[in-house]
Amino acid sequence: MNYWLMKTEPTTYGIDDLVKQGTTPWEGVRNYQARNFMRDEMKIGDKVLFYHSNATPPGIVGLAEVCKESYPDYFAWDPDSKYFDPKSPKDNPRWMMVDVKFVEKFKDIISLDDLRTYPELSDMVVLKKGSRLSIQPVTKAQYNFITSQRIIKEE
DNA sequence: GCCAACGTTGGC
DNA sequence: GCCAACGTTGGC
Repeated sequence: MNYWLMKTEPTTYGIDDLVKQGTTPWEGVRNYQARNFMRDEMKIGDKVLFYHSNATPPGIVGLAEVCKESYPDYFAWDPDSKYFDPKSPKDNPRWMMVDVKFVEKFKDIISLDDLRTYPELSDMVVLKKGSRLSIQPVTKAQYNFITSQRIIKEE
């Protein structure tokens, strides 16, 4: 079992979109390191911290889970998609993705500023300066600590 | 294979 | 909107 943090811009695809859809392909990752995590390491049932970047404030807004293991990012084949990439042809796909499913939405965001206040999280990749990786490994301890801090949304 | 130029990410 | 950090591209 592995633990991850996955970034998304809420104006593009936020936690509320995942609430509505239930599951989604994680398309559009165009970074080799992030792709390798999806292709080589993400397994069904892996736990995901759902992170809003370019948001006010940025932070972790909920939980998700890997529900389909890696397969070609077919958005790369669609000339009308903003993720179209002619260097990723069908017979030799360069980009892979997984599907994730909604698990829960926090009542309150755990903001980036909040995360910084916990010594338990000082080694988190997302807190490192200049950390742009959109899919990051998280330790079990970090994951457990964060989930112990959260308040689950009451509907 | 080096590295300058360029493009993107993402907090602020 | 700025800009630091970082990844990618392409000329050589």
